[in-house]
Amino acid sequence: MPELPEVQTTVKGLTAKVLNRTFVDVWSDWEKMVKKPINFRLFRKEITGKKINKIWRRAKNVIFGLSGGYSLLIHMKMTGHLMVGVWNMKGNKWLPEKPGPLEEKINTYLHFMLLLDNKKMIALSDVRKFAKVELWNTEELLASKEFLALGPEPMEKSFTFGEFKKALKGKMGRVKQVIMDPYVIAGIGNIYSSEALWWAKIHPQKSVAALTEKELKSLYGAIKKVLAAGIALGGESFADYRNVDGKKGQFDDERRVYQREDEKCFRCGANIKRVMFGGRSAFFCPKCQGHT
DNA sequence: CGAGGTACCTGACAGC
DNA sequence: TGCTGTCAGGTACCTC
Repeated sequence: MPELPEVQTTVKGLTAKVLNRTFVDVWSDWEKMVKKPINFRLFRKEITGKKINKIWRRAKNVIFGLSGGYSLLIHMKMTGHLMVGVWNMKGNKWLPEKPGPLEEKINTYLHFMLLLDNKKMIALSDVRKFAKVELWNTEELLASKEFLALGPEPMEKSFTFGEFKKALKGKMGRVKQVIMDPYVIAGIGNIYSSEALWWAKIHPQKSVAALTEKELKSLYGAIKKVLAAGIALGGESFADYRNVDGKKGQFDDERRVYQREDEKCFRCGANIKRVMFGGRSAFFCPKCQGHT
């Protein structure tokens, strides 16, 4: 799934392309991805005619601020990606705005489309159909329990070292799991957590409570560093993620550990290892990332 | 309460 | 070939 840099790249692309447009219709062949309001028919009725005033991100959610005090929230989960294209109503296909070769089989997995008033569309492609779409009253969204409970945004200026320590304070668990929890810090997933821990030279299974002040400082810097690199490079596309033009992000070559099992550590030459815990894989260098 | 497992889906790939 | 098992960028919900 897209993590913070991929979602940020998506928001940037959407802002450039669809700000101030109005929704004229919506299509889906997997209507249950719309969780709010209670059914797709009602969603269709309510979204039609709403204008896009703002597009922003909170944690890994893409949020469209709409006219009439509404907000459209889309979470792309593991394999979703949003793209802007032109209408092709014969078969509900995504077509890029500018014709050209795209290696994708995007349309096989196109399950949701928002049609705009300029003959363009926002298309959601999602192999695993985990993505969710919700239309909220904006005030209710901002006041909702799950929204308020989200952790701080690591790329905000307000996310100081002090705020970072505050977020981790009292947490038990292993450091990788803790920093991936969206209710501790927003936006960090399986790739960027492994990458940040490599830069900080911290073992992913080390207890977060056992981190020294020096390690905390390193980790704080490393999180900002890898997320900034991800944003600068338009995200990573090791698997399904694509930007709004259907193209790949460029972070893949920056990976130091993620999906590099048995390859050499770029720092010390040891073989990168993979361990499973918390239901996820962690990649790390057993030699230079200390101990658990 | 926190930790851990499972559910939601489909596809790619390894091994037999 | 075709089966089975594992894994894949996330998170919500359940049980212990």
